[in-house]
Amino acid sequence: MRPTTETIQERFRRHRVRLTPQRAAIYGALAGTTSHPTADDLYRVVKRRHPMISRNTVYYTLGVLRETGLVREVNVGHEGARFDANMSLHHHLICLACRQIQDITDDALNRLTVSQGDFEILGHRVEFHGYCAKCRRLGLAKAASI
Amino acid sequence: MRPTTETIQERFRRHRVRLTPQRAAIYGALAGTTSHPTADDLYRVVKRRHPMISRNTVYYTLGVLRETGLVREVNVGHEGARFDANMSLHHHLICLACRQIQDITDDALNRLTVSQGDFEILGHRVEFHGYCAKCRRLGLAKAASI
DNA sequence: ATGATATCTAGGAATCATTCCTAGATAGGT
DNA sequence: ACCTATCTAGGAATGATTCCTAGATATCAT
Repeated sequence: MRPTTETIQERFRRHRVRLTPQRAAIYGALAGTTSHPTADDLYRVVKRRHPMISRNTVYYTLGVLRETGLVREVNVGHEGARFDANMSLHHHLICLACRQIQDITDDALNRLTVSQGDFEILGHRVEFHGYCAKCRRLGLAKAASI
Repeated sequence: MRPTTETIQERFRRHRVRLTPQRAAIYGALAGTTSHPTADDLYRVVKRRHPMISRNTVYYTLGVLRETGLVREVNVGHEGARFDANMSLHHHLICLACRQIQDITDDALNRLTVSQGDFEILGHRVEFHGYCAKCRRLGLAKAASI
């Protein structure tokens, strides 16, 4: 088992991704939240410590991290891409009102399959949608769909 | 059971959507394919019989049809929206190489649930990804992810 | 440590899908 | 046939993302 104390340095080296202060900040910000931020959310967070960073660097870095398997993208309809540094197999629960995304860990969902002849299936995603507790309390349970 | 011979006129009337020649053409083109076209795909098809139609009309119409439950959007990553006039409960199989989307009808998938405390779940979507027979034959099974 | 170089960063311009705005046209109820 | 709310076409605007480029820098070989 991999030690849970793996540093960002070690993780980047393992994935053969060049480490820069900007990249550490971007990845660190993403890995430190479960809120599935957009590229622009991350840009605004990282900008606090790296005032000169450009959006381009954030987009480029997220692209590199995605290609090397350090992060993945999550969709909410066709809204801007949202990112997730949690690479373990899991699924999502999306609030139709506030667009919050919650993680779902559920073995039954992870094991889903279908038989589809000559289509080679490599993976799947399940997303549930509805209204979170907060939005229900606030009476927002009537907004758009996905 | 609803007769299978329902006309576009009847269907639009039932959903209280004003029927115009452009709308009939857009909806007809979408209902007549299982290829999950983009708005621009539909624009190009409809333009053959309605040379003056604007993209705006296609986008606006698809928005109206979506809001009234006559069509729905399907996502492939964050690529442009794709549309589906098949409103029956079903899921999708997406080719990572050619981006083809196949429908899956499977009761077990339709019945999926998770218990998530105070989140009110209203629906879910399952998408499988992999490589279709054609792309496997062509050796394209190595392209991007979703 | 040093240097070489492939890769990264910042910034601005460009792109692309989609939405906004508006004036003239039209579907559908009366 | 008429009225009017709604639709259409076209062009401008937007917003997320990508492209381009010159200067900076991480990493590797020495």
